[in-house]
Amino acid sequence: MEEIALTPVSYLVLGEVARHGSATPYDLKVSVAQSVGNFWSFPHAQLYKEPPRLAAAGLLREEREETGRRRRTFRITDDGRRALAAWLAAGDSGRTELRDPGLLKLAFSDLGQPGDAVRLARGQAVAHRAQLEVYRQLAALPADAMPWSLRRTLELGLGYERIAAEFWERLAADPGLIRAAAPPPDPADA
Amino acid sequence: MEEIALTPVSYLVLGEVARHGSATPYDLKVSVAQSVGNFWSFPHAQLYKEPPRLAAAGLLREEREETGRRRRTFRITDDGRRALAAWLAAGDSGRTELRDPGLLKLAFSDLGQPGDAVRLARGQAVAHRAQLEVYRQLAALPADAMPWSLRRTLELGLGYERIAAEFWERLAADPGLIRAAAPPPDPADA
DNA sequence: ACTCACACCATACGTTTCGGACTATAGTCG
DNA sequence: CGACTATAGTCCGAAACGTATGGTGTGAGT
Repeated sequence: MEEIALTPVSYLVLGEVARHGSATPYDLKVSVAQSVGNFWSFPHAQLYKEPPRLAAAGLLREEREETGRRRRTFRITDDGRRALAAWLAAGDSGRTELRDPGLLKLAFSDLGQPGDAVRLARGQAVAHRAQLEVYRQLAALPADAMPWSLRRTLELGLGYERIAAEFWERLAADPGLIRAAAPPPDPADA
Repeated sequence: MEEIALTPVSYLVLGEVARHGSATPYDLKVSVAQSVGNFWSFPHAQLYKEPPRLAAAGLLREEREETGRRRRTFRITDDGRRALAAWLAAGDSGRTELRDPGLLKLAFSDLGQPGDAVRLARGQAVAHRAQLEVYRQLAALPADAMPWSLRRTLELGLGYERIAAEFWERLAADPGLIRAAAPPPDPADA
């Protein structure tokens, strides 16, 4: 029963296991991909590493098939439930992190050709429309397909994507929003 | 002149140096913190590691003070400008990554006490209002305080924060959006 | 003029994460 | 039955993380 530090992914796993009663890492991978994975990105390999780690700390219980694929199935323990409840009850929540390559590129678009920004905007508009559609499909599912809490997050996701799609479309359509390249205020230089 | 892989942070540094003509890592740290850092998070130590790396690849030129703090000042080279231009011209842009601890917690709120979600929502509302205000201050700066491209990104940031603030406020105010805790193996749901 | 305190600036470093390549097992279809 | 595809799981070197920590300039107070 080791002491371990619990990261957001730890709670994600605890929560997901608690919700489904039991889960294999692959189950997690699949279910996370279209729910909570949309606003907490991380490599799927984590879902194979984290549960055994939580099991070692006594927060999950592990059962392993003795045959074939030797799947590992995890269930939450009372300690795990307590840890999850404590996290949920804590008001804080840490700083949110965003990494949007499109926005990054846009930020420096003044250093490129005017056409660059337009092309970027068109691409981003398509991408965000697509994601918006994904969310729409999920939101169209019957009420009992997901817990209310997950549906709420979906609503914010929908809001984000709608704003983003409109933003990039406006940018792609209105040349006035994109100006000519401005050379850096630097005379002597390589 | 080594071959190196260029990451988003590489372009961020190239762009920032190109824009200002020259910069020390600290200059970058300060200017990034209130501009592009808002949608591309990373630890500031990177800004001390990346420029020398780019210099080794011939994309930046380094000058170091011989005295006192021995500050390193970087300027972009023609190769650097070419690399930056190529990146700006490329339509793609990589997958956007989001890590929002608040949204993560909300997603699992059905496993906690009803009060948890309300408390969370209140905290998030305050945090997003604050960030919204930061953006508003930046947006109120005179037109020549930042390039048009950066202003555009600010507008999307403003949009995101407004949506988020409204979302969390609605959640905090309307108990109907938050239901009682639902035990996992329960098929009946509202 | 001195010095003390604080803000500014810079980097080192142990730990964790990244992310993709790779392997293995199960199911399916001709 | 054999070949192909989808499912499921693992590995590992490279890169990023993020904080602790230690210099350096400056100016306020005496």
